[in-house]
Amino acid sequence: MGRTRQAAGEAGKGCDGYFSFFSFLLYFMRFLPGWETTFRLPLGEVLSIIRPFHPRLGASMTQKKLTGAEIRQTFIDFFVEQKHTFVPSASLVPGGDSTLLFTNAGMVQFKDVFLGTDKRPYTRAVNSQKCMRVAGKHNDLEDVGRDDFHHTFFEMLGNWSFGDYYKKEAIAWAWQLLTEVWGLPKDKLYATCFKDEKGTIPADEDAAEIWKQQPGFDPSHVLFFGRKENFWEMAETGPCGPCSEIHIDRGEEFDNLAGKPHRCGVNGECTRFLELWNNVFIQYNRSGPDSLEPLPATHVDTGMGFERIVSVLQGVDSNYKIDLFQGALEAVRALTGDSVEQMYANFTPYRVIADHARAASFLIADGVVPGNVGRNYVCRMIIRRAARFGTKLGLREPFLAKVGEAIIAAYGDFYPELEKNRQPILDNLRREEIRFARTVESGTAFLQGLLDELKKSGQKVLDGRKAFDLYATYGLPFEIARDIAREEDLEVDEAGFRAGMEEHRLASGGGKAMGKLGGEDAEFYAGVLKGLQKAGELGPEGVAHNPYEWMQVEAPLLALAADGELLTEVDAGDRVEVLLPKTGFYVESGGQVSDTGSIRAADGSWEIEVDEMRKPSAGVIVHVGEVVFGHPKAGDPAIASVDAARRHDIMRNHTATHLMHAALHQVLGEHARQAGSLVAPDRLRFDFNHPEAMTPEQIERVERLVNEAVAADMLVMPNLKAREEAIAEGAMALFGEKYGETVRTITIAPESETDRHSYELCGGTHLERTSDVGVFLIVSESSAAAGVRRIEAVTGRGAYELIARRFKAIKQAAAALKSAVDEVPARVETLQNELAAARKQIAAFKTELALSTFNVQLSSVQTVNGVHLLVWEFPGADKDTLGQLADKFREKYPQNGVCVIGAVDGEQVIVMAAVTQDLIKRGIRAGDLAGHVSRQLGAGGGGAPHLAFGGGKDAAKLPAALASVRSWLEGKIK
RNA sequence: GGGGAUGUAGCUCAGCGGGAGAGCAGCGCCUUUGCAAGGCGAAGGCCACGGGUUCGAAUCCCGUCAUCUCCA
Repeated sequence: MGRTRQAAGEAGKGCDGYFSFFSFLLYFMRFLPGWETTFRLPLGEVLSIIRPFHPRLGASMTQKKLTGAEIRQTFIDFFVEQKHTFVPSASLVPGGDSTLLFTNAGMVQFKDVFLGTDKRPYTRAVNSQKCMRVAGKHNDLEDVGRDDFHHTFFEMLGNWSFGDYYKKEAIAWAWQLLTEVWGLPKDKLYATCFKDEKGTIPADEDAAEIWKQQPGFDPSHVLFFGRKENFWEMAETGPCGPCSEIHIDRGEEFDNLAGKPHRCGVNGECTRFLELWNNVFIQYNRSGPDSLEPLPATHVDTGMGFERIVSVLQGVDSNYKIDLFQGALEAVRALTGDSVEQMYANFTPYRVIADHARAASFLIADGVVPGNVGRNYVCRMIIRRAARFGTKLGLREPFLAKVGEAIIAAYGDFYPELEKNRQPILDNLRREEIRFARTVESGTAFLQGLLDELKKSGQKVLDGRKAFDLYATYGLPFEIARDIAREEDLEVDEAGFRAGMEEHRLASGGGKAMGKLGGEDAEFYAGVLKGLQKAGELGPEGVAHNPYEWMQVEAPLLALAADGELLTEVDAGDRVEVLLPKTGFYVESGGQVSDTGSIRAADGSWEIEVDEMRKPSAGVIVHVGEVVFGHPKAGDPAIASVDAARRHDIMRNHTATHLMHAALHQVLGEHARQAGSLVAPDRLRFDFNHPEAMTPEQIERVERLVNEAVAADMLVMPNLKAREEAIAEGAMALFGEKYGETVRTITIAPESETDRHSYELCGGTHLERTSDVGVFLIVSESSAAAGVRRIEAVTGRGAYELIARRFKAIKQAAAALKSAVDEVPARVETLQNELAAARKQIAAFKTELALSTFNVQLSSVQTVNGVHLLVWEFPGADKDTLGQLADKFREKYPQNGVCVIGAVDGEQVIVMAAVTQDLIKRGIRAGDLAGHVSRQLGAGGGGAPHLAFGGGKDAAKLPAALASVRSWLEGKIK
């Protein structure tokens, strides 16, 4: 436990903490006999005693206290000493689990171990897991920061037993760590155990008994609770069991409901009693609502909220007052100029900002950048909410990057991904704040319009639905809308807003984005595997798999199955799942698609075409396909062959993907990390983080760099090594991927591994030399999500096809242009310019011609009751020309003029009517006139009073229609 | 995945069934000038793309794409 007892002389480093050893001492003194009567102080006074020793208030601090980092480390060290393997925190993005938005508990990365579909080289594990809880009944984003205990992001300390130790050890260690290592007072700790209120599941007397045996444990502190508190289930079915929680009584001064009637006790309502640690004992498998079966192997899964235990050990009344948050809070305080007292008096915005800046920093470090879908959207909302609370503190300029710096400083040592991604974190925070400011600005403009209308109508309350529309459409949050309204002495109807939100939620809920859950037949195949292992047909590792070397294997059909049933024989046309003792077929992983191929009888009597590969359970790989001919029977000797040409195309695309990843880093920077990948035979698709569209030059450079790497004929070398080692060497690991302890790395290098061109963790199949890629061509660069760009590219055969097709097109173009291929672009440009000029000229000529003809026509103007009337049919005139003629007419007859011109342009008949301003006042409108004429042509017409158009398809009726203008006018003038 | 909004001159936008506009920037000329500026003029547009409705679509309808935004 050397780390916990740091020498006084080293206290300088400890100064980033908030509370001194003195406060630590004070806290525990409270548990001493007689404390309550002799030295009882409310928290505020305790703080005032402590404050002189606060490092930032100037007092020298020479004494030692336990920092958050040290608490985390003592936990890990303690269990490592008990032969646990330290497993680093998994990414916040759960690998291979589409049902989960974020890793939300320590056991997420071990879920498959409990389910039996994954195996680990260790049976005891300890870690501190990064978790996010942003939605659900326990945590609504809007509530985080309003109290002292909720977080979006938090750490979960945990120790695990996979079929190894059980209750006895787990409880003893928990007790030892809490009381001996961390020194918590034994008489203040309580343990809860399970007792079924329905009486159908046996009570956990074992755990209760073990608790009573712990040294110094008060036997009366064992309490029993029912299913809600003390029975843990992963899902409707699957592993489950009773759990035992450890609670602490912090004393009356932590009772936030003191004086009010409430349930004050373990699992009560106030904050005096806190749950510290949950130990889950997995001993059953639930196969239905009423059926529990004992598991052959029992497991332990524990979880202790890190921030909470730190707050208890540091003796503070808020998770946000632990040392790890102080840097972030200070960063905000430096900007607002608040004193510590002022900050505590208005703590909510500070808490929100500290929490959200931390969550966003960790998210971005794990590749979740602000965006408008899925996880990225959550990241955006968190940043925007922090920014919103910043404005409550008067912070107008982007400020979160400063808080992010503090977070990186506090957590970077234990979570190196923060330090490694410093720049992307700070950039993304800042960029998102700016983006938010922009949407708020435009939303505010719309809101102002609504408020002005409201004031005009003399009302005081803005319709909540309108406010919601503003939110849904322009992203203007309710609170901001309300604040702005209040500045003008107006209100926003909140109930209406909520109603609008609810409607919107229902309207949007229709499209479920749930992937298929999978795992339905996990149990079936686990059973099949066990049977085959028992019969000696499969080894302990299950199906042997080597997609790197075995393009063709000879083996008997171990099992045939369909719809979760074993079959002995199948017929042509049947869809069937085939289990072989070994296979070289690649199973989709890391973006590379599964292999296809065939399984044939050794004697040629039947064949199955394989089009899908599955891994339903640990150690089981099945080929899925259709029987082409014959009657395959279980046990038949067979030959399984991967479609080699297709596989080769895939390998070209996979190696090219690595080369492109490296080229993107070179051209765009380190932030351009993989965010998704598809490696198919005909193309590759690669998503990566990048805030803006690539320029054509950048795309060209990437393409060129990849082709240069291809031409350099570099070696592609796979290697197996320990994950830690590979990562320490700088191998690129991907987020959302699950890696075992031993990983496969792919090095692309000219000669030796020391001069690497590319180095990634990758389980995919690759070429031996880069030159085998052939040609690499980028087909498109587009947006996949905000902040994520997508490149599609082709190689080898696909690239040849593309080149051939493009080349043919350009040759045809060159031939048509009667120019050399290289001169096509220049030639096209010249032609375009010439065409534009010619068009302009033609238009000018047409107008000129029309005007000169029209000039002649102007002499034939009739006079109807003193009004100048020109009715004319002008073949071939278009609309533009007619408009100009109208101008010409009004130039000549600025008053008392009516002009109607009909034109036949192809099949189209156009009628234009123009009237001078003075006649409009007398009720003669061009629109009416155009309508009158057009109706006779079987169509409508209309327009402005001074100029209108109409038309029709029947040219033969035009003369008669035009002739009717005179009488129409006579009727109007009277 | 679903709902809403927006794509018009280099930029910011107006127009929202009848002849494509404004401000700013850029260009030319003029005036003025310590700096700033002012005046005049010309240029600049497949009104995102593809269908449809209509005599007529930037404008209405449908689809596609892109951007913004909300809900999952």
